[in-house]
Amino acid sequence: MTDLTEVHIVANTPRRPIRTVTPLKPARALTPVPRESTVDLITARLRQGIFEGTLAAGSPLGEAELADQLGVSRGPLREAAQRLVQEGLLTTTRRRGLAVVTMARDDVADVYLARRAVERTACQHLLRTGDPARAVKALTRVHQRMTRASRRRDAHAVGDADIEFHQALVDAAHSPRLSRIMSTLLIETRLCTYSLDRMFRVRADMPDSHGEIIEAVRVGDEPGLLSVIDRHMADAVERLTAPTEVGTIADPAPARPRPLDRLDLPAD
Amino acid sequence: MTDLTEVHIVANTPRRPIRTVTPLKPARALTPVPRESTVDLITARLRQGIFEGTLAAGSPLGEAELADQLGVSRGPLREAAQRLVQEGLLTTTRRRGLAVVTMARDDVADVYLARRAVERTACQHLLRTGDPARAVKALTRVHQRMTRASRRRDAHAVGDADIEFHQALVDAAHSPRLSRIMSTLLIETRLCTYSLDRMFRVRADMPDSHGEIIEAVRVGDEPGLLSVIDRHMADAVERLTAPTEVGTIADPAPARPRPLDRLDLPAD
DNA sequence: GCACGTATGTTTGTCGACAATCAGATCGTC
DNA sequence: GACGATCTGATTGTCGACAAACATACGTGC
Repeated sequence: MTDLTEVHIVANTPRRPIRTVTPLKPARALTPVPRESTVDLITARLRQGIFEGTLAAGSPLGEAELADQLGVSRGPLREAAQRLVQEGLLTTTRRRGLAVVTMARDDVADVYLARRAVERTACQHLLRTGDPARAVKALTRVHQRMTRASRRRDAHAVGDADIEFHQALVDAAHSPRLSRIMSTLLIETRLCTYSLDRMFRVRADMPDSHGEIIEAVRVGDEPGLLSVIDRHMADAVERLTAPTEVGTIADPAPARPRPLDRLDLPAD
Repeated sequence: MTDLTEVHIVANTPRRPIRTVTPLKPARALTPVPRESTVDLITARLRQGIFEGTLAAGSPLGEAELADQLGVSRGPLREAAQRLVQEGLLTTTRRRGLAVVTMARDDVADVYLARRAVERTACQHLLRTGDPARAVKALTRVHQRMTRASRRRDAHAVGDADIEFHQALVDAAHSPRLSRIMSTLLIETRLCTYSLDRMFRVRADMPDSHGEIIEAVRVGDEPGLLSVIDRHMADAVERLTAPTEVGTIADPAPARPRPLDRLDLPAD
């Protein structure tokens, strides 16, 4: 269980209550209670399913079956699906229903092009106006977890930590939009892995690159940081696109059998 | 009528049919027919309403009334609304319904931070791997239209052309993700104008900045292009945030009375 | 006069049902 | 035997309806 979905939910929560009046400025004594809607819950669950591979890349989804598994009606399910369509994780074709997107080679390059845009800007903004020391602390924690997972040869945990690392890097810039865009791009990154790199190879040199990022943030070396980011992205594209044979693009290898959990709705 | 919604629809259309098999490679003899769904149409119409200011920033929306205006039921309308929620243009609060987002000062800075990320990367990618000459042609066309509008003192047309210019700039990079992110950011830019700059000031120096961008693209001057972009963004943030008094943030000034048009649905 | 509790109207959230449409299977014809 | 037409089953798109919850207005007690 990764924390990514948590991040997502936070990012999609309305950023402030519907009235903008700020009546007395009570210095934020109490933060508003979250109160997620059902559509939020369904969306998070579907996103988690795509992220974990339970909903395999390219597989068509039946609305009735999904709604039944989640214990809701088709209405809210369809609304949640539209969110994911907008996010680019699902496609919907008229009279043909929903399907998880499949990533082709062009998409890999495009995802990493967008990630480069977001991560570079986030890093610049972090160094110039943020709190690098705090960021270093958070990043180091994820990095250690990643190193441990790598030592265990736990490919899936390494992948989770990798994604968590980059999300934390962008979150450190405290930009709601960059964070939100990043969370989508990271799920798409995961989809690239599912669609293309069916072996889940653990690269021994991957954690080192992250160490360089942390070090560059610590000393405030902006050019160095940006060039590490660039190299990191280029390496990832190389690794994902180069070794794959042409024919075996959409191999649904990592489909784990575990079904989707039911929603924890208030007892009806 | 701006062409932006057109761009939008294209960006949100599934990028390829649901089957990825490419049976015989017939060299794209026929492009697939668009066939937009009703949800697509409603989404585009709502987006257009937000973009034009018909749906004022911060105003709450009643589902029944909106559905009635558009001539559809509440179901498809709610699905379309969820797309815009995911896009960040609408908010939904439990049991309190939909509302158009309002942009505060922090949001202005954030929108332009994200725009800087996208536009810089798009420009780099255009110069390195794209077709700058073709881009110059398209950009010049929009630029001329903008100059004419500026000479007429037509503030709204200038704003439309401005947004079209930046969308064309990013589209020239041929990155589906950057284009899609950009289209959302541009509507948010428009919302910033509605929320903060109620005077719709036409800046005489704005077209010049665009001329510099075109020139930099033409000669392939990457550092110069990036610095023009940076300056352009910084100027915009300055212009939008500086002259506004603190208290008058959410003034719904530009609400034009024109109601939402009905959808052009096939006769039932 | 102010605060609290109560009642009511409106809106949202959710569900079930129906019709239109498409994919696959079956059958017939050349 | 292969190709085409037809049929059928299943699924999607859309709508209307119902119940729950909130906001507003009203009334009562102190």
